[in-house]
Amino acid sequence: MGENRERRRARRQPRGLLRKDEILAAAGTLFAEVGYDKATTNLIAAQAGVSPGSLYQFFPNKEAIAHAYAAAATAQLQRVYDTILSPEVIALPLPSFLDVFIDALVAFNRAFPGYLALSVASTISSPLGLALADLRRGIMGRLDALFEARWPAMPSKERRLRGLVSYRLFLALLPLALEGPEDDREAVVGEMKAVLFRYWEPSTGGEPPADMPASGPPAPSAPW
Amino acid sequence: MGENRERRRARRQPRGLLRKDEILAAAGTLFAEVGYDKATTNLIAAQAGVSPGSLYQFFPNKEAIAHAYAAAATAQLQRVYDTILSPEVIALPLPSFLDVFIDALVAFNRAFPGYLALSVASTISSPLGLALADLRRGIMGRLDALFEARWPAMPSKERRLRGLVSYRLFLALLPLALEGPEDDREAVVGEMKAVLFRYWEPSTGGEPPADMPASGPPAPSAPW
Amino acid sequence: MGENRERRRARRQPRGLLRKDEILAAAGTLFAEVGYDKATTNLIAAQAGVSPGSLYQFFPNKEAIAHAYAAAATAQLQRVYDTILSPEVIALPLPSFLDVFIDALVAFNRAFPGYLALSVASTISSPLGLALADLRRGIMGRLDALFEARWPAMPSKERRLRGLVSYRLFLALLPLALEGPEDDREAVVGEMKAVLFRYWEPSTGGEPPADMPASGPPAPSAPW
Amino acid sequence: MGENRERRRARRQPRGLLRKDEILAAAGTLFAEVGYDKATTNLIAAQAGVSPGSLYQFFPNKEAIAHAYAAAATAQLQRVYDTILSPEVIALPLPSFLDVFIDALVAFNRAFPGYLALSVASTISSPLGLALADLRRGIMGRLDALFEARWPAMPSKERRLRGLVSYRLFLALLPLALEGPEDDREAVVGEMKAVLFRYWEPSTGGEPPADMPASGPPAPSAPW
DNA sequence: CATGAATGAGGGTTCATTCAT
DNA sequence: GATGAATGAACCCTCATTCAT
Repeated sequence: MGENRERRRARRQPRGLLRKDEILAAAGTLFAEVGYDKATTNLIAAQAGVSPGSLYQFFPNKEAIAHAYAAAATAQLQRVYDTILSPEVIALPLPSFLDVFIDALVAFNRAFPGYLALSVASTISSPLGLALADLRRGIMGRLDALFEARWPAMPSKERRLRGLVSYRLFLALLPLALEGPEDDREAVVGEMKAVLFRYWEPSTGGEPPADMPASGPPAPSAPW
Repeated sequence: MGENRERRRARRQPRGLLRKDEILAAAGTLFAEVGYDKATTNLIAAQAGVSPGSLYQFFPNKEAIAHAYAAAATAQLQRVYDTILSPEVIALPLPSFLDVFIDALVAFNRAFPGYLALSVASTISSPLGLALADLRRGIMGRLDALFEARWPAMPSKERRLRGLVSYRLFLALLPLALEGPEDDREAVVGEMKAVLFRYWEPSTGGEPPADMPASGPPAPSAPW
Repeated sequence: MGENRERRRARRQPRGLLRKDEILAAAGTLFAEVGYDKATTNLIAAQAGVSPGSLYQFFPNKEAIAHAYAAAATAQLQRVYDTILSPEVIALPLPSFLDVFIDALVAFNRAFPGYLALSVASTISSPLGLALADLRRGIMGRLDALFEARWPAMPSKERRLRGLVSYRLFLALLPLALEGPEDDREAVVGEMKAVLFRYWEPSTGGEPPADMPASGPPAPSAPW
Repeated sequence: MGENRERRRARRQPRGLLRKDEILAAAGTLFAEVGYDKATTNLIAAQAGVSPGSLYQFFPNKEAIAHAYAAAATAQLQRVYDTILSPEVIALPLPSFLDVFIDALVAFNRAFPGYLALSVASTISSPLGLALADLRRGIMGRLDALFEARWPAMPSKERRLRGLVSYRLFLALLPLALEGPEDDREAVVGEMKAVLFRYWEPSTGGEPPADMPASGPPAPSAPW
């Protein structure tokens, strides 16, 4: 029987995802399109091409779907971070680092479209209970580690605040970076990098990331 | 008798308006705490200390409550902008301007805690949805005018992008500035100012707003 | 106090009806216009120019209003019957009798517009409980007496059936006789008389009531 | 497996349709018993032996239930008319024709007990309301055609009036023909035929329909 | 395991009725 | 008595969840 399952998995993998993953993919798409609350279980089941009842063979309830989706996203994010936060990347100049960092995160969010919806849902209220708190905690920890690696002298309290703020800033611009015409999306990604670069490195007037738009106007003649 | 009725009405009218305001306040609190959708009319009524049916003596339906709340908020916001965007304030150095600007907007959002939730709520049906879109457009227009006054040389397209991005950044940090311990909230307000200051004036190393925390760590020895 | 009430009644009567009667009149109008169910107590109160609470000073509940209205109508109907069913009228030839009878009943229904609505409401279901059964019973008794006077040889069972059927026929055409252009209404009243005349006097080919239209076409050449 | 699904669907489809019919039957019964407005969805569901939510698997809302019921009734009525109004039946002597006509319509209304309630219901909102108006118009058209076939010399205006009046008369007696002890119902059906026969053929003293009771009393000695 | 009809608690809303003023 | 804001049960409908097949 175990062998049977193995074989089935082996056969299924090529022509698609496993049932569970199909459901999660459907859920992610719907979370992104209509939000967590409006993504009814029937809608998710239909999108996944299964019956409503089948959902509950894999997940005990709707929140568990979100939880599993968040977990899958977190796992993937883990892999992204493993790449991004390698010593070599961390050692890059900040503009280059941001290029890599932001591009990777935007790409990740394109692959997990529901991640943003869940994050924002939990921003407003707490429909998913602790599931998303976990998710956020994981991300915050990563950012914290990143900051520690980059700015070892920074006090931990401040580091945490900056991490939280940075996370929010990123989320704030992410929707603009995922929808709309390609040109606009690229411009927004540039602004994301600019915002974070300037937020992280306030005292330098140095080069922004390569594809960062020259967003600063000539400084007005403010005397300060 | 006519006089009697007059007096009674005089005493009643305020009571009716008071109730209306109580309901709106309750709604605002709940919008902020659980979001528009989860703020059930029964919940709002309970929070306002009235029965479910009483709501409908003042508002024809749930959406109308949100609408009235948004309208009251918008009216107040208008007044805030009238103060903030006076020629004298606009002429202030950017740090001082941001002090006034952000403090006023944060205070406004503290007074109208549900305003943010409504601004973000995507699941509101068309009539109110459109009203909120208008409202957003109004804010964007204000920001655009502000930028134009401050940086007349900036191309309008860029100005609009920056306005949109700034609006999003502000919204993203706002929840952090409204909840949690007082110390943390203040710290976040400082970060808000820092983020916008640096985003708006990237090429100056000048003084950040007065109460802005020294959020920049000593620049790491990045060569750029 | 009793004297006081007397005086008030005396003073009020000239410029309108008593409060109770005003409410009943309002109820009757609304019963006719929107039906018993849709005539909300608030609507009745508003139409009567009193507050919702005042209604309940005169009537214990909505059904009691209908009951009282029906009672008032019945009392008036009683008076109508007292006139109609006088020996002289009963002795009239049937066409003349029907002229008097139908015209009086149509006039009565014009004065008590809600009577029909209540009668029909109770035709469909029994929202008013026994109130309207009483009303119907009273009418049926009258019709029965009428038939007995006119056709003393008719068995009582048949008499009752004919009374019931006649009552229904009358009600069926009444709405048409009360609304629409004057010409149409008159035509309908004519048809009412024709229907009843022919139903009551099947074996005579004699004169229909004076204003009865010549509704019968030349008999087709049916051989029977 | 495909075969399996085929078979299962084959078994299921009827079940779904069965449920739909059960719900419609329950609705029809309740429409007849308490009227459209008082026939709550919970009541209909209970009568059909299902849960409130189940109704909505088959019908989008309460009005749709009435609509479907009316549609089913109309379809059946159409078939009834196709039979009744065949040239052979129309050519029958009036008493025989009325036998067929009334018996068929009464049988139809026994099979669709809610049809009458819907026809009379004035409180139904527009979409269904209009559908029912159409339906009434259809019936009136049928009656008009019937009269034209039978009495070609009759002016069209009078024909329409007689159609309308006849329709009302029929509806007025129908409840009596559907409820109560069997004997009474039969007697009422007899009266229906008598009423219409005499209304339609006033100048003939010929035979009434076969089972028509000898409802006319010996003519009183009225000289006209 | 899959199915999808069935469930029923809960949401927004109405309205007959009550009660503090 | 009069007022009208307040009440809350009940309506129509949705949707997360269950279960017979």
